[in-house]
This record gives sequence, C-alpha cells and structure tokens, in this order.
Amino acid sequence: MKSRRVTSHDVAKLAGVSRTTVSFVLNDVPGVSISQATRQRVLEAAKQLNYHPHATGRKLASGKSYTLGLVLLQNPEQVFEDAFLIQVLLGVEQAASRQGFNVLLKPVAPNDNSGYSRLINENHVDGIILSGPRQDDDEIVRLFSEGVPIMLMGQLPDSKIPFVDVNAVDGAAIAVRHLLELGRRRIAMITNASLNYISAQHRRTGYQQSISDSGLSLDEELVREGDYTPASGFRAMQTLLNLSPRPDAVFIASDVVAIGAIQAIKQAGLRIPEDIAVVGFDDIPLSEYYDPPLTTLRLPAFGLGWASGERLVHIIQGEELSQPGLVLDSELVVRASSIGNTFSA
Amino acid sequence: MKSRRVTSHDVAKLAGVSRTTVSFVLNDVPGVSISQATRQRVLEAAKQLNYHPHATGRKLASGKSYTLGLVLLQNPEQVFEDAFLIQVLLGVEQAASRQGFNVLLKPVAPNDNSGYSRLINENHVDGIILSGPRQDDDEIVRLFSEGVPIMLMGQLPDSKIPFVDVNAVDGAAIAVRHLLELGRRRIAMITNASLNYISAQHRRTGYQQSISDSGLSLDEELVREGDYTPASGFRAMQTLLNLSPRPDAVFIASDVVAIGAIQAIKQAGLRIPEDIAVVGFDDIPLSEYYDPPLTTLRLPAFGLGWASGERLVHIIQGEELSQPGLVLDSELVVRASSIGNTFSA
DNA sequence: TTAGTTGGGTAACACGTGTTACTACCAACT
DNA sequence: AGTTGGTAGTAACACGTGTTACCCAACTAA
Repeated sequence: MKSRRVTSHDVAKLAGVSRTTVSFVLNDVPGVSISQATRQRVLEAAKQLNYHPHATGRKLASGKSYTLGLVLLQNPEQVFEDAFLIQVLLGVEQAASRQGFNVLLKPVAPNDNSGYSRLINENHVDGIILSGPRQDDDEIVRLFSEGVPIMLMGQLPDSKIPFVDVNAVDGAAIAVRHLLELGRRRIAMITNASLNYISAQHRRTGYQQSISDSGLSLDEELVREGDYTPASGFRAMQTLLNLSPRPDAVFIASDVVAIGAIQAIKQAGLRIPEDIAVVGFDDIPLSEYYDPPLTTLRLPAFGLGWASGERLVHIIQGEELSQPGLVLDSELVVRASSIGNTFSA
Repeated sequence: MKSRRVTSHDVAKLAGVSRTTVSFVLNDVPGVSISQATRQRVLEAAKQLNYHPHATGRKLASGKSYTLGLVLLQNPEQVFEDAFLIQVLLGVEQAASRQGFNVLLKPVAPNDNSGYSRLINENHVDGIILSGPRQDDDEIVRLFSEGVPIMLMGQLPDSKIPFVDVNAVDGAAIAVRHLLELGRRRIAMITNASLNYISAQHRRTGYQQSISDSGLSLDEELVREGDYTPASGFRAMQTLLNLSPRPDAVFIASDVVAIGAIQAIKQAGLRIPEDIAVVGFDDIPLSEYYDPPLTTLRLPAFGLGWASGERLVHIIQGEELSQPGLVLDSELVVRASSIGNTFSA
C-alpha cells in the first residue's frame, strides 16, 4: 500500500486554490500579492498533509541542482592529509547548507578527469570545489573557461580561477620567528615536499624571510627536502645531525615528515627541545599527543572548507567576488617540542 | 551567448528518429528491437552533439534520485574517530558509484533529526547510511518502519534495521590472546568507553573470553573504564600501576585512550613492552608512528563503508539481503608496543 | 462614463527524461 | 485468404515543480 506522494496539487485542492498560488505562498515569491486569508489556508493545508516539495521536480523546473560537488583529487601527498579532510568537509557542508545547498562527494583517482566532468555535464551539481588541484590538469581550466562555477582549495599558478588557500609564507615565517625568539640561531629546515610543489616553495620562502629579517645569513646547507613521508624526514634529519656545528633547531614544513625527523633525533640520543627544538606544520591530530607534543602551525581546515563553500555559492548565484582569491592565516600552536615540558619537571 | 543544453530531442532530430528511440538505444533497454543501422546512427548523433543526459530529468522520470545519503551523527566519541571517516567515506562512494549512485554528505548535530529526514522527505536521496546511531534516536526507527531504505554502521539493540558492524568481540579476544601467547599472565584492560555503550561491552566480552579460555581466573580489579579521551587513559593507567602485583600487560580498547595510558607508563619510568606490553584497538593513523609504535586491531574502515554502500543499494533496488546484519573482522597489527623494537637494538 | 490602476488569482507552458501502449509493416504458416 | 507472429519504431502520457502571461473585479482619477 505504497501511498502516493503528496504533491503541491493536493495542497492546492485542499486549500481550494490553484497550484500556482501554492507555489507562490510556499516560496514567498516577492512581487505577487496573495491575501492573508488564502496565504493562511495554504500554509495550513500544507501542514495538514505533511507536504514536502519534491526536490527533483523543483530542480528540473528551476534548472539548478542546489548541490555542490566536493571533488577530492587523490594525490599521493593527500593521503596523509586525510585528517584535515573531515574538517574541510564539515566546513563546506555547513556553509553550503546555510544557503540551501547540499554537498555531493566525489573522490577521484589521479588522471581521471571524467569523474568530475560528469557531475557537471549531467547537471548533478551547480558548481565544483576542487581540493588539491594539479598543475597539469587542463580539464579544470577547460571547465572554468566554459563558465562552470569552480573553486579551488590551493591555488594554480597563472590562472584566474577563484581559490582559497593557506598563507603558508607567513605561517612558515611565524614558525621560524618563534624559534629565533627562543634564542635559537642555527635553524635548519626540512621541506614538506619537492620544491616543484608550490606549497613547498611558499613554506621555504617564509623560512628564508624570517632568517633574513633577523640579520642572520642564509645557509643553504641547512635546508633539506622531504617528500611527505616520515621516512624522508628521518633521512633528512640524519644528514642534518652530521653537520658541525649541529643545528640547534629545525623547522619541518609538515608534521608527518617531522615524525620521522623526531625519531632520528631520539635515536641519536639528543633531547627535544634542549638540544634541538622542533616546529612542524599542519597540526595533524597526532601532534598534540606526540612525544613530545609538537609545536606546529594549525591549518584552518574548517575555515578553508567554509570559505570555499560560501564563495562557490556566491559564484553560482552570479554574484561578483570582491577578490578571486582568499588566503587564510594559520595559527602557531606552541607545545613542548619547542619550549619543553612545562608541567612534568 | 549561453547556448541551450543539448537534449535527447536534438539527438533524435539529428539521427532522424524519435526521442523514444534515442532513449531506448542509449539506455540499452532490454526487450525492444532496434536495428543495428539506426542504433548506430543514434550513437553517432549523440557523440557528435556531445550529448549528456540531464540527470535531473532522468531522476524525475524514474522517480529515483540515484543518490545515497551518508549521515554522520556527531557523537562526542566520534570526534576522535574522524580519522576513519575518510576511509569509510571512500568505501561508501566506491561501492555506490560502481552501481551508478552518488553520495550526498550530511553531518548532523546530535538531537537534530530534521536534518536527515529532509533528505528523505524531499527525495534528495533514495536511502540513508547512518554512522554512529544512538539508542534514543527514534526517528531512525520511524523512518525504517515507513519502509525507507536504511543501513546502519554499528548496530542498534532490539531492532531489525540492517547494519554493518565490526566484530569487536573476536577482535578483543585476538588482542588478548596475542598477549597471552607472549607469555603475559597479568593482563589488565581499559575500556574505550562507559559500559553503557554496546561497543564497549563487546570489547570487554572478548577480553573476558580469552582470559577464561586460557584457564586464568578473571580479576575484575584489572578492568578500568575509559571515556574516549587520552586523559581518561592516563588516569586509569595510573591506578592500574598502583596495583601489586603490577600488571605485565594491558589491553586498551581504543588507541586514543591508549595514548594517555602510555604517557602514564612512561612517566612511571617503566619500559614498553619489557615491563608492560600494550595493545590498543582501532589502528588510528597515529599508531604506526607512535613511540613506541602501537600494536593494535585494525578496523576495516574501508570495508565497512564499502559493505554498507553496496548493501544499501541492494535494498533500494528491492533485493533481499541474505542476512540483515553483516559483521566484519578486524585484523591484529603487531608492532613494537607488544613485542619490542625488532631492528633498533 | 471612461480609461487606468491595483489587488488577487489562475491557465498554460517549460524543464528533460522514462515508459506504456499502440501502429505499421512484412514474412510465414494454416 | 486469413491468421499469427515477430521486427522496428512512435505518439502520448507521466514525473512535480517554477514561472510567465493573462484575466477579472473593484476601485480611482479624469
């Protein structure tokens, strides 16, 4: 006895008006005049029948899907960033639902652009948020040039596509300044990834900036490359420990890489932070509970999601963004790896 | 010059057939006969026009939305399980997309059932996957009794709602057996949560089972309660360390809680695993890189997602499940916290 | 009185597809 | 010659809503 769906037609009949009127009342359409009396009748009829507008019908008529596509490009480096994704995702959803949009999730394997093109072509979504865009993904550029609403999380060089990103330059500068203020003078750095990656470049730029600002000279030998893995941090740290004089601090542009580096320091019998102070980047959930708890820069994951969701909706609704790109600051979280344990003597 | 959408009508016109025929060809409808020649003409016309069927139109006509709603109930204890969510989510999406379904994400604050009811009422989704169901959520039961396709991740007592869950009893039993096989005889336990939670009960049952099977007597004093936080693990472990004789091993039914417990052990100046062997539960991403790396039970997060997605689609398509509930095994991952470091002497 | 305006409401079309009858034709068999 | 049966294809309806163009009555201004 699968009872038929309650439609706006049923509401109209019960209220004794036309379906048009029902639509006008329920959507509060501006510029049309409906008497208070009928307005009331319609609302009551709707409530009495427990009427819920059929989303699909509405979408077809309006031509919009009221849905954002959140596309997760599965880069290798992204695997370790999983921890943020949930926060990002919550941010996107919250911003979207506040404006009446839903969020459709689409993980996409690298080199597979058909995945998210379909979302657009078949009109499942009104716009797309792309996390972890790659430089060589020309599909993005094509869609953008066709006028498809797109928002990037992380920027693409030489493109006018709107984006939301983290201010990694300032973040890294803050991290290094923190070490300088603690009196450290020989500060090494391990990058989060190859310098082919823009994010790695930014983080190193911040490092250089703080070093220069402090009047110290820049020693290229103190900079090593990581590759998103703890193992790479372990190796890089070992080579840094062989230098003489040894660094008295290290800024590691990724908490995950830092984990490996810390193991190398411990294995060398050195103390953190007494012998070497450590500052990471990202504030993965692990960091707070690591041994020692890791001083690091907290990525505004929720904020990134929220901002990209809200701005994408604006674009979809045809509003102009005051600026195509938005850059959010990260926040230094000070823990024992830089200043020592403050309670367990 | 927003060019109009290419519709099946355009394809029909170009191919010189009716729209019906286009639909038949493109959907490979069984039981209708179309000549090879026209079939070919239609396919070529579609390709030439770069035709993509309008998802919304299709949904309206078919009455289905081809979308699964993944509802994330934000329980307090879930915050720490975030790390799995991504895996779960990837599993759900992969199973869904394989059957032509999309995944809509809906985080829901506790006590807010309107959130996911709307998904169903307004027909945004054909069915719902509920992660972290709570016993007092009668909205779930109501929807189920109305015939709405629902799949739970984690079971609800006294209900016939289909579910996918982890075999926590066996998992805990395996963990404890591992400790027994290592020669430990005084094995303590810290639960993951209050015993009001079913998952906590299951894990303790497994513990008891292995202890009893080994011929040891069950000592209630060796069991403490955690509450999903590292702090609770820290406190519980401290009280366990005060016992005499001291336990020589501890099974902690949550890696997060285990982190606190390990800190307590370290602070007492004891060695892991020499003085106390530690086994956790969940295999959060942190565990592999902790100091020491944590022996633990790996939750089949991807599998849980995959299975629930696949089974929900079956339900939506009206197929019968051979069994309403599915229970997946977890896998013991042996690391240094139970057997010691095997390479760094 | 007539022309214009305003408030209150509706008929009818549009959105793009799936699907059920039904037709038209030709071959084969009784 | 009439029936059956299969192939190839179509007209027409259904899905549930948003929205434009229009109508009617009542009131106002000239």
